[in-house]
Amino acid sequence: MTEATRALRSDAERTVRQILEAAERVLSRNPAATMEQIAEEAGVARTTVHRRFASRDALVGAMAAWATRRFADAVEAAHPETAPPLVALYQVTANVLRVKLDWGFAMSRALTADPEAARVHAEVEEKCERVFRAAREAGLLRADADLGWARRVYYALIHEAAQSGDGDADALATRVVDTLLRGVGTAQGLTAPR
Amino acid sequence: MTEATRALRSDAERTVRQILEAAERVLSRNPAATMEQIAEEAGVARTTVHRRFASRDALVGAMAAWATRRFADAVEAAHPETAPPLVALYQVTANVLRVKLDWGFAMSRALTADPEAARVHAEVEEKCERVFRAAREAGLLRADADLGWARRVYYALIHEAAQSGDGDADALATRVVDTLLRGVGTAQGLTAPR
DNA sequence: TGGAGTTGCATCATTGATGTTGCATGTTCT
DNA sequence: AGAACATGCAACATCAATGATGCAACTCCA
Repeated sequence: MTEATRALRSDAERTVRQILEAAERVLSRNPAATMEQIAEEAGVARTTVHRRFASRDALVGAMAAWATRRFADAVEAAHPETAPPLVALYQVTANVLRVKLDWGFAMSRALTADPEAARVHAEVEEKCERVFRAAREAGLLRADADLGWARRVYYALIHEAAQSGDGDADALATRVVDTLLRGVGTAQGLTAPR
Repeated sequence: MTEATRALRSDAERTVRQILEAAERVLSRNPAATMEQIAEEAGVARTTVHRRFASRDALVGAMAAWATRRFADAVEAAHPETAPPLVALYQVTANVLRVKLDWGFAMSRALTADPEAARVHAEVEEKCERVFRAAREAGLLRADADLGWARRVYYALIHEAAQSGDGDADALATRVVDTLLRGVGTAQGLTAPR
């Protein structure tokens, strides 16, 4: 590769990045936004977007792939396999929130029919599953907890925290984990544990 | 009104109902579904849908209006103003779930720029707010609970329960309220209450 | 300076969804 | 049977988004 092509490719990649980020901003507000609006937000012509991404699907696919990679990295950086369950839970939450705050739309579309993305997601899901199992065995979750439901609730709480958007990732993670484990009640006046 | 027109109007309303229900089924699976697909599901021609609803927006608006009415009725039937907070919470949850299981898409679109729907929703939101305040004063929620966050979590749990779809509305409501108040953890190994 | 590569702009073709209309065919009640 | 209305069908018009292309202008580096 010549110096020239390297520099040019760098320019091109910068443009691609700008488009991806613009698309995230626009589509997170309006998932049905047009290519024109995305191009405008990115500060480029619509034709440029089409030169970089063969189709709308290709663009969304690239966004999903990018977000999936950052997502997987965020989970891995928390060392969910080796850290104690509570620590892992907190760190994963904070790291994932950091990604989700910036790539919410892309992550919501990351479950499309892309083989690689599906593989990565399955892998992460597996890790999440293990953390929850470990948490239950460590007595962090109730012994009779439905892990499927717990995971759904966990995802939903992360989603809500990312939407509310007030506070940094660490504060939000604290709130998410606290709510997940303790709820918002005092546990008075309730039926005895099942 | 003549007998004839009454009978005909009854037929027409039956068709309208079929279209609304078909639209809910189709759009809940694919929000971008075409009028053609909706008509097919309803067992009518596409032109018939257009005769009944001037535009796609009008159709979605009618779905939202219908769901909003059922939603408001469901909340009211739980007597949230007079029942004890925990009872109110449970009854409202179960009743709303019953509606949401059938009209999930329509309810998700019920916050559009329709003046009447907006008014009804604001009213319900107000009631929800009051129930949560009463719950906190009754010691059901923690004294330092963030009511805004609690309400978001509550909505999210209802949504998840409706999506998971296993079990009847009562079982799901039990799960939702239990999770909302106690979370899924044992409260061991956590930091002391703030 | 010259070449390689990229972008913006204008333009066009295609496509799929939406919405409309006329007409023949039922259906229901009187 | 006849009136009133609804429906299916076919055809049409419209429209917006998508995607493609040719060309001039620009940037960057050798």
